[in-house]
Amino acid sequence: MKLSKRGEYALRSLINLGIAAKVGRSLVRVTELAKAEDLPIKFLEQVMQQLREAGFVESVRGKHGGYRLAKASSQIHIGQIVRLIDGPLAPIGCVSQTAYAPCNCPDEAHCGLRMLMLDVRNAIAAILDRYTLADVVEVTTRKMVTSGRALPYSSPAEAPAPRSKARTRRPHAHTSPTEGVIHQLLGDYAI
Amino acid sequence: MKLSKRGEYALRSLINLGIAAKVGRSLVRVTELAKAEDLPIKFLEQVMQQLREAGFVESVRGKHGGYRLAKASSQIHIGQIVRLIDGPLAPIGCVSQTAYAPCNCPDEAHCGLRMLMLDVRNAIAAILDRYTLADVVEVTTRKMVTSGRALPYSSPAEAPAPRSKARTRRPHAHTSPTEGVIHQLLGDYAI
DNA sequence: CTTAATCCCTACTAAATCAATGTAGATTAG
DNA sequence: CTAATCTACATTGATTTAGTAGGGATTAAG
Repeated sequence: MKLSKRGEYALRSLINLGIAAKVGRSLVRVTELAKAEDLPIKFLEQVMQQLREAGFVESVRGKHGGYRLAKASSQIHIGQIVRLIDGPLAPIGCVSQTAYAPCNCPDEAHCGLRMLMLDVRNAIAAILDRYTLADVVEVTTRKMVTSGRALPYSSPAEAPAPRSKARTRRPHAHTSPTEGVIHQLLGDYAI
Repeated sequence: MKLSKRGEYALRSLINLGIAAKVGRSLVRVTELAKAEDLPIKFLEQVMQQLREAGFVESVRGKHGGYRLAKASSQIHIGQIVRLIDGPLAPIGCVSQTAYAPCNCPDEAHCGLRMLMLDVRNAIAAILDRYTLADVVEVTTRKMVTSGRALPYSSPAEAPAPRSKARTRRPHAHTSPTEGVIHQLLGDYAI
């Protein structure tokens, strides 16, 4: 049930771009993104292209160029990214909602394996399609703040200082069927 | 988040062996298993070897040989099989319970991605480690019975006729955090 | 004892995927 | 003009996947 390196790098970079956006930094270079997570630059360049072509990030070329999110991080669902990079969430094609393919079992209706894998698919999708980049960024930055470390991408020049940002997220109060770590952390208002 | 063909074949074959066991058939040949699901024989032989070496099935050699489950199907958890064939359930190594490997992120404690993937891992494991081969067999055979089709492996010679088998499964009453299709079907007592 | 059916074992391979790397071009700021 | 940056495309090496091939060992039955 692996996430590819490509997918991991994409998500890590998007999280970094999300932090940058939150902190008022308008552009981040690939080299910065690569250094921040220790990723191979040329490989990451490819990944960023893919994210740009899919409309998740936009770029500015030339000197002082870089990447930024193309939409609000709350509009980018993790499932979208994983599907883009790694394909369907479903363990087998015959339970995929976005890329169904019949399996070779004689009769899908009697296939217990299929039903089990449908449950798995739904469990995965329930998480990855529920949470957004904003959620992951929130958890990451909150953790950083509580442990007293400065957020990266504190804009050196052009930033209007991160205004303390009135709560924008829905509260995740009793809204969740899958109550995992992320849910707990987002619910924890005592920063 | 793919399950490999190898893994799929292993599970399909185990389900067939589970049905065979339930129906009183003591041995099933690889060729039968392959034909039942239309799988490549020689490839399936390899898979069966792997299942045997891991102790999930046992074999009888020679003419009239074949395979059977090495333990009760209720003692075989799906997660065990998937881990055996396809490796850890976790999408990334740093959230694996059975094969942890550090990721290259600077600090795991501040890694929102890691927490999200931990939730995914837990969601997958909650299903695959909860349900057993017996559950999947139960769902499969029940579906077959309700739609009036005969169960395969009706033993031609050596079987003592499937006694109607007093309910052996725990009822899955309010025991489940992940209530998916399988849970619903197992809870449905009106066969 | 011979034969046929079966599992057991090892090796091989073709194709796909993964994870990069390399080279050169286009664009922009200064 | 030059340096910094994204863009595009080609190539590569390693690994994994999904098989195929060929025989060897064991057993039942005649």
